Amino acid sequence: MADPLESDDDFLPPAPRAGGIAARAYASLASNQGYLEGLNAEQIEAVESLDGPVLVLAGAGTGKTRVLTTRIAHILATGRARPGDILSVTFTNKAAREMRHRVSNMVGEAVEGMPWLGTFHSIGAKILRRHAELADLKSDFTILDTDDQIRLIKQILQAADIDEKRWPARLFAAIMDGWKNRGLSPEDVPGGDSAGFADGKAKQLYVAYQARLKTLNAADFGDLLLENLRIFRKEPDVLARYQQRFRYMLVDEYQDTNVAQYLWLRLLAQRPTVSVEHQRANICCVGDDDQSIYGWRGAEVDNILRFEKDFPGAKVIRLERNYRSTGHILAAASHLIAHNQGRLGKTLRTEDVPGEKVTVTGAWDSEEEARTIGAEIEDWRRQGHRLSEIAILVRASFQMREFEDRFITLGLPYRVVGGPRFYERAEIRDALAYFRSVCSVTDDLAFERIVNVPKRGLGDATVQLLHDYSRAHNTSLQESARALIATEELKPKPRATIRDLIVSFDRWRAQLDHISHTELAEVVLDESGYTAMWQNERSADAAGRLENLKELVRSMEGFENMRGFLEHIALVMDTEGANDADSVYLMTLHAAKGLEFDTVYLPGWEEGLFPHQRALDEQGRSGLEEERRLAHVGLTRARKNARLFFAINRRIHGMWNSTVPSRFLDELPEAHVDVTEAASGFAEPRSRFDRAEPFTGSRYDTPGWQRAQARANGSAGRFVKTPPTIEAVAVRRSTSGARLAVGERVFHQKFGYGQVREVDGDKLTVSFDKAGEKRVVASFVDRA
DNA sequence: TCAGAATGATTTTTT
DNA sequence: ATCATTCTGA
Repeated sequence: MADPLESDDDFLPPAPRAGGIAARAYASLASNQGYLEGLNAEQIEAVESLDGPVLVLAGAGTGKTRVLTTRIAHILATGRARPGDILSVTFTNKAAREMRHRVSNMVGEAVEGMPWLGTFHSIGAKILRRHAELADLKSDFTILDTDDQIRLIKQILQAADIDEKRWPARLFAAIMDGWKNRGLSPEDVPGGDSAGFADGKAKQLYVAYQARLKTLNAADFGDLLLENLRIFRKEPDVLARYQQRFRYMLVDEYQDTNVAQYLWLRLLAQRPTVSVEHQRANICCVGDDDQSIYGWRGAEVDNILRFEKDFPGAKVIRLERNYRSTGHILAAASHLIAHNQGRLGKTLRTEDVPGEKVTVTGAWDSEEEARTIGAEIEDWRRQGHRLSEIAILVRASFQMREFEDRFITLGLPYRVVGGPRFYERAEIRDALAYFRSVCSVTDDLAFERIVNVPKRGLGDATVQLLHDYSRAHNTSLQESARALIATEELKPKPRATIRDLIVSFDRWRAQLDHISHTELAEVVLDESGYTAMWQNERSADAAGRLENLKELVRSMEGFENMRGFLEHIALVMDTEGANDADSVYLMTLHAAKGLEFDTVYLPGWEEGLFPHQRALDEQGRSGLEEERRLAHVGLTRARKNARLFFAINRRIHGMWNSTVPSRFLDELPEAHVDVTEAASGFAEPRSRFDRAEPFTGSRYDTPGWQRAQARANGSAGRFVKTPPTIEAVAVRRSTSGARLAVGERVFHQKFGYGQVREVDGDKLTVSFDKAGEKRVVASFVDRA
């Protein structure tokens, strides 16, 4: 077999060719002179510092993407490298797409030839496919997504006779993910790390899982990088080729890299050559330590903090000029983030007008919060503002619900960003499983998924039989099925059903090369009865699911054939659905990174929710700092208006709890913040929590901060049971500790009058005259 | 084998 | 409260 490196077009010798891509790019740029125009001095420096390692610390809104794309254009324009010599990695497909788009705008068609611009995973997959045999895989290995992974783990756990109740597959998936994120192959896992799961069996389970992946000819997301690392270490020749190939490396969002990604980059950036000019890699990492918000999934802020040590002689360039937000917003964000220790330190500044102050508004409860924000947005709309310039950024997705409810009643169009991904939906995954089963007889996970979808009467017993046969004969499930229908092993009914199914698959497979893949997709979905299954389902979302299936088939059009479609789908299948309608954005703070809006609403700034209790409990100070960075990200999304909210009462898991305003509110600079009232005149006397609003600047002696401290030091209980606070005392009025008894008449601020039905510690079940039966906290009702 | 009942968990999310 | 998953009985 030919050496995959040599046999590939991307690895042509790097000699410049007249009329080649680089030359064309250069010509296009020369005529389109001045791609540096409009950049400030630091940005230009970042673009032009091509030799040796460079770290660009790019604060929010400082033109980070612009620098990256211009830098690529500059490398091409100066003829330093051809598009195929540049490695350019991002985290998300969206970012990669954006970058590709912007570079091609700058350079013309030339970037069509940038084969190494992509996500860590897509590039890892590309490299792994070239050297699959070095990882005991075939080059057409399947990429398992989380869903497949979990199902596979369940099988492994079952085989190892491990109680899934006590040791959930999800937990093991997370543990293994953690290892892979840290670049640990089974043999590297420290013994101690194994202890936390299934009585120390974790490590051997990891071994079993990896072995199973190999037999399935599959890799999970973590493997895409981990196997790269193994190959690079095992085969210095292979590594050396890539090191030579990637003359220039660019990394986006460097603060989000995990250990595996870091090691991957470091290996590729190593320059073992003796020649001085080649000793330092031309690697340019762009990031912002203040926007590192993915520590919980393995990102190592340390990577960026350590950059200068890792790459001696690295040039560090700070982009501090913010082009997005007005003065007050920027000041508030900067002041807030300054409370973090362990940062590289940047001072964002703007030449923009001061603009509107950041506002903080207290609401009685989360419903009032939603009502107020809804009303305000209606105002914006009435004033002629576009809804798509408004975003609501929440800490946790459960907060979205109330906003959705409110928007539906108001008739305000909104769109949720993030949420369940298109390809994660059951109907899409089912359809894909069908396609995978057609294309690959050996894709057991796919076959198993749809063998009884729609219901065919093939239950666990039958599937188990197939599995047993597969194990005994070392065959795939489909092959086993084929063998078993020739025997008497199966009862007549399932036997006939399986035979029909196998016949169908044979028929579809025969059509693979004869009809278009989109046609085949429709045929498969129809003849399998899958479409009919949803048509017969009367539930509300059935129509939407059918619509999704159509969308899926439509999205296949852009691919050569079914296999080509499937190969890409695991890595790059996100829907940027055409959303033309002018609508309010609703998303989590995490999903908002990298976006910007004129007006940003930030509800739920309460202790326990934001900062989230769990981040505090599990990560301590670093957890708090990450939450603060999240707050910083939220604020810096806003161009003109940032509106913060907190609610005194919030329902958590169906129960009303009192809350304490977030310590982050106390950390805002008073001079840049206005405290306002909830605008949705729900007649609650405002005085009650006026006093609860201690905006005395960013000192650490404010009541709110002390409360927060007291809480942090005290009980580990989450949300509930705050020590008596000023506003809570004010709110409680007359109950003053007296225990309520069943049958008493009570009054609740929110639900009105009612009768106590049950007492359970500090929780009451009250039958309210108007609102019906509710569980409430005792301190929130008064004796009527 | 399947539907309905009980059980349990519930931050953030990409690939 | 709500949702998803697992269990149990027909």
